[in-house]
Amino acid sequence: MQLTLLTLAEPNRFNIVELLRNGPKSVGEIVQALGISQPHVSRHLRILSEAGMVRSRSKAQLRIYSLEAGPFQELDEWFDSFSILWEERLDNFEEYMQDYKKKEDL
Amino acid sequence: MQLTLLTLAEPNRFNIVELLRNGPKSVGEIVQALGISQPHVSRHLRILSEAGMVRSRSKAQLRIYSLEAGPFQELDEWFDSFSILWEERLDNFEEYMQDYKKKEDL
DNA sequence: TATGTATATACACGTCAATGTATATACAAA
DNA sequence: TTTGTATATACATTGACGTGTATATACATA
Repeated sequence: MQLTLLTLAEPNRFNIVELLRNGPKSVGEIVQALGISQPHVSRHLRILSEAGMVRSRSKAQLRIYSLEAGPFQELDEWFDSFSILWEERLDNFEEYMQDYKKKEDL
Repeated sequence: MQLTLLTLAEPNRFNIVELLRNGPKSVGEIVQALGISQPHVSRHLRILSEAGMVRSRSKAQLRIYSLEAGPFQELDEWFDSFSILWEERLDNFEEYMQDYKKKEDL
């Protein structure tokens, strides 16, 4: 989870992920879409791959990259666990203050 | 979104966020829970605050920090948009290859 | 086999951000 | 008003990471 966040925090990798959400792409297509150098795209793809977020398949000289579900699903569930924040507009501040006063009374 | 990811990618801040999910905490309580120095906790809290992920309220010398929903909701929705990956176990590789062949035929 | 195309790796460099440490501020209580 | 407690800020240092660039590898085709 930590690794997924770290990997996504880099803007170019974030853009690659958003691009691949629309379907698989070859390295060359990604280079064109992002406008950064091919070696950098390959390097970012390697990092994404090591984080388990993409996989690649070979077709002749082409490498077709696509997203892997696991890390995305994991983070989706993690963020779901915060949904109480907006569903109940709750931060428990009042509750905290009451606990605090109780401790003071002891 | 970019900023939220960058902010969460730092392990100590990630831990602070997980801690605050259980409810508001004072700086001192966070220091105790994480076992890192107080200046560092304050600095990480400042970064979280500038990212709009936490707010603080004063009670005497205490600063009580709690989570803010916005950034979490935003990222939750972003990750939801990838749910097609695991709900359909789909990466569209076959589709890509067929498109590729069509282009070759031209 | 020679040439072109697609992709990956290696390496040196610069930058930014986390850390350690000292100190400042704010408030309370004696 | 002095002392203690809680928190914030300042600053120097170090290490990790993204970048630029050169080069290697893999494959196809002529």
